[in-house]
Amino acid sequence: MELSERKIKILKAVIKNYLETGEPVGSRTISKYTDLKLSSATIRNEMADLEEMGYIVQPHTSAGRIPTDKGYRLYVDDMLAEKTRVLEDKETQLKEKESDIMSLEDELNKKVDKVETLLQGVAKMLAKDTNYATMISAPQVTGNKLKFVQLSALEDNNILVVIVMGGNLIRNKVVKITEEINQETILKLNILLNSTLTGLTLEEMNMKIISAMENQAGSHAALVREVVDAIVETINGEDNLKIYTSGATNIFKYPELSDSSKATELINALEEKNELTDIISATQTSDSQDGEIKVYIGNESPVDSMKDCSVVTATYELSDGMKGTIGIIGPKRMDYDKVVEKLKDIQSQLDNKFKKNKREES
Amino acid sequence: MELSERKIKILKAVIKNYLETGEPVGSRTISKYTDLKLSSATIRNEMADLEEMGYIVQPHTSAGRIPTDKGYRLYVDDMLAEKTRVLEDKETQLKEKESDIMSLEDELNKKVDKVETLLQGVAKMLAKDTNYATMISAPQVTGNKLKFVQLSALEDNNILVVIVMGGNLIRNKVVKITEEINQETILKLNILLNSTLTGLTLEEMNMKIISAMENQAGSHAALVREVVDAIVETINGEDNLKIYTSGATNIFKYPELSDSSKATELINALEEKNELTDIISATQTSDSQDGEIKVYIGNESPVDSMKDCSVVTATYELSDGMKGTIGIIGPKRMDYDKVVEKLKDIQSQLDNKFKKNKREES
DNA sequence: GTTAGCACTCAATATAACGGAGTGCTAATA
DNA sequence: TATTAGCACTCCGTTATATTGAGTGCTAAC
Repeated sequence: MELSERKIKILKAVIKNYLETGEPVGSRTISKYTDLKLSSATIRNEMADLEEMGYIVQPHTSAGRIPTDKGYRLYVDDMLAEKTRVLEDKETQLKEKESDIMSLEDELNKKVDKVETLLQGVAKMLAKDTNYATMISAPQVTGNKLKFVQLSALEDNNILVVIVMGGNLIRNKVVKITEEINQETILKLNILLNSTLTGLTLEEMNMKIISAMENQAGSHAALVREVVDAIVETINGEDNLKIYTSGATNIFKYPELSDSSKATELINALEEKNELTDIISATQTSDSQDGEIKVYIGNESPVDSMKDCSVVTATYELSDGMKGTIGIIGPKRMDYDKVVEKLKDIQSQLDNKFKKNKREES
Repeated sequence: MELSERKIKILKAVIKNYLETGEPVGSRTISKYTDLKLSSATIRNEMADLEEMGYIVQPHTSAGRIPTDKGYRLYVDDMLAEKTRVLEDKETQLKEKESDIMSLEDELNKKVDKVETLLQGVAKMLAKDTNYATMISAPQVTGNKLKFVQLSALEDNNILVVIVMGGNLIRNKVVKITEEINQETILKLNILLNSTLTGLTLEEMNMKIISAMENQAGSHAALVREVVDAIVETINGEDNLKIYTSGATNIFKYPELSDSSKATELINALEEKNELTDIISATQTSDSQDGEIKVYIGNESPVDSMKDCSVVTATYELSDGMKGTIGIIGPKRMDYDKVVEKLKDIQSQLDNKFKKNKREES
C-alpha cells in the first residue's frame, strides 16, 4: 500500500493532535480538525490503513490512535525538511529571533567569567523554557593547542603546574618532587617547556620532542615528564567531559514518564551523567553537517534508559574546533518544532558568545 | 500525665517497629514484640495515653499508630545519648570500624588527586550504602591564608592570575588589562603582591594594606585591585560552596515520598543545590561541638522542601579550620542508628584522609 | 492494675453496573 | 469507485455496593 498525500495529511493531523493533548485521537476529531472535508467514516478507513502500515496504533480496541516511533519519525523528518526549506528566506528567521529568546539573551549577557556557570545557566533556562530535561556538555578540546605552561615552587617540594590551553582553558596540578629545586632551575625549566611545547597540539607532542626535552632537563627529567603527563591529562582528561543538566523533574509533567520505575531510571541517568556521554558521542561522531540538529525517537536513543523518550541534540562549535553538545530529553510527544527552534537559537547565540570572547582575546 | 518508664518502652517499640515496616503498628504487635508481658488491651490503654501526649497518632480510626515528630525526636535524642554513653568503651567502636566500611576505605584509597572527584565518590557510595539521598559540601575556607599568588602575561593584554590558598586550594582568573605591560613589570608586581599578601587571611587584608600596595604599584594600581578582588572572590566566592549530591532517586524507595509532587520538590532541591546551603549553615553555625551529629526531623529541617523528610548532618573538619558538611536526606522513618554510624565513620575517615594529605605536604 | 470479650469503625479490596468514546462493518449514496 | 450514514460491538474508566480484616475503645470480670 502506498502512502497517499491524504494519508500523510491525516497522519500529521493525528500526531499534531496527540502532541497537544497526549490523548489517543479518534476519527471524529480528525474529521473536524483538518481542512480536508471528510467524514469520520472515511478517516476511519484511512486510519485503519495507516495502522496496517505501522504509523499509528490503538492502545486498545475502541480507543483512538497514537503514533508509533515510525510515525513520529516521518513527522519529524518532514518537519526538519520543511525547516531547511524555509531557511532560504531569512526574514522569518530573524523575526523569531527577536521575539522569542530574550531570556537567553539576558542569561548570556550576565557577567559570567566562568564557562561553567554560563553553561549551567543555559541548561537551566532551557529547561524552564521548554519544560523538558536538558543537558549541555562543556566544549571538548580536540586539536586544541597549548598556549602557556608555568611551574612555580610552593613550599615543601611541591611544584605548582599551571597549564593554559587555547580558549583560555586553564588547569592546575600540584606535583610533589623528591629532589630540592631552586628558583633558577625552575626558571630554566619554564623557558624550556614553553619554547618546546607552546603552540603544539597533543598529537604534535610526540616522543621525540619529549625525550629531547627530558635530555635537556637533565636531573629534572622526571619533573618534566610529570608536567607533560599533566598536559596530556588536561587535554584528554575526563574533566573536560563535564556535563551540566537541569530540569530533571520536568519529566513528572508527562504521565507516561512519571511512574516511579521509569522516573528513577531517567533521573538517575541525568544525575550520574556518565551515560550521557553516549548521547554526546553519537551526536558528534556521526556525519553531522555544520550545526545539524538530531532527533532520537524512542529506541533510536543512544542511551537505553531513554527508550521511552525522545532526545533532541545539537552541537555548538567554537572557532578553534572545540565542540560541545546540547541535548533536550522529553517524552516522545514533545513539541519537536519548538525544541528544534530553541536549539537553533541557542546554538547561534553560543556561537556568537564564544566567537565574541575569542575576538576580544585575539 | 507523666511519661512512665513503661510508656517509653512501648513508644520505642512502636517506633522501632514502624521504622522497619513502614506500616502503622497495632497493640497486638507490641504485645508480642516487647519483652514486657502485657496483653494487647493494656498496651491499647498506654497507647491511648501516648497519643494524648502527642507522641503517636492514628492515620485514621481503627488503624495502628505511627510516630509524630515529637515521638521521633524523643527516640532520636535517646539514641544519640545512648551512643555517647557507649562511646566510653572504645572496644565496640573499633569492632564496627573494621567490619563495616571497607567500601569507603576502598573509595578513599583510589588515586584521586581532585577533591571534587573524591567528594562525589563519597556521596555516591554513601547513597548506595544507605539507600537515602546524600549531599556533601566541599570544605569552606574561612580563615584560610593566602599561600602564593602569581601573575603571568598571556597574549593580547590578558593576565593570568593564579592564587594558591592553604590546603593547596588553587584558583585561576584571567584579567583583561588596557595598558601594555612588560615582563619586568609583572615580575615586580609578583614580588609586591607576594611580599604584601602572602600569609594573610581575608580579614587581615584591610584597606590600609591594599591601598599602600596600590600606591606602590603606580600605574598598575587597577590591575592590583583586580587581583585583590580575585583573591577575595576565591575565598568568599560561591565556587567554594560547591555541593555534591547523589542518590536522589532513592526517595522512590519510600512510598510516603514517592508521589510526584513531593518527589519533584525534593529532587529539585537536590538538583538546584542552592537550598542545600541552608542545611550547611544550620549545621555549622549552631553551637556544634566537635564533630557532633545533627538530626532534623520533619519541620525542624532548615529547608522547606524537606518537611516530610529527616535530615541527618555531620561536619568534617580539616586541620586548618576548613569545614565541610555531609548530609543524608531520607524519610522520617529512616534508620537513624545506621545513618549516624555511617556518618561517624565517614567523618573520621575524611578527617584522616585530609590530615594525611596535610602531613604529606608539610 | 490487668485482661478477656465484644461491638464498632474504616481503609482496602473485590464485584458489579453503567456510560461513553471510538471502532469496524455494512449498506446506501454520489 | 470513493464516500458516507448508521449500527452493533468493544472496552476503558467511573461509580456504586459488598466484603473483609486489622485495629480500636469500652465494659465487665479477674
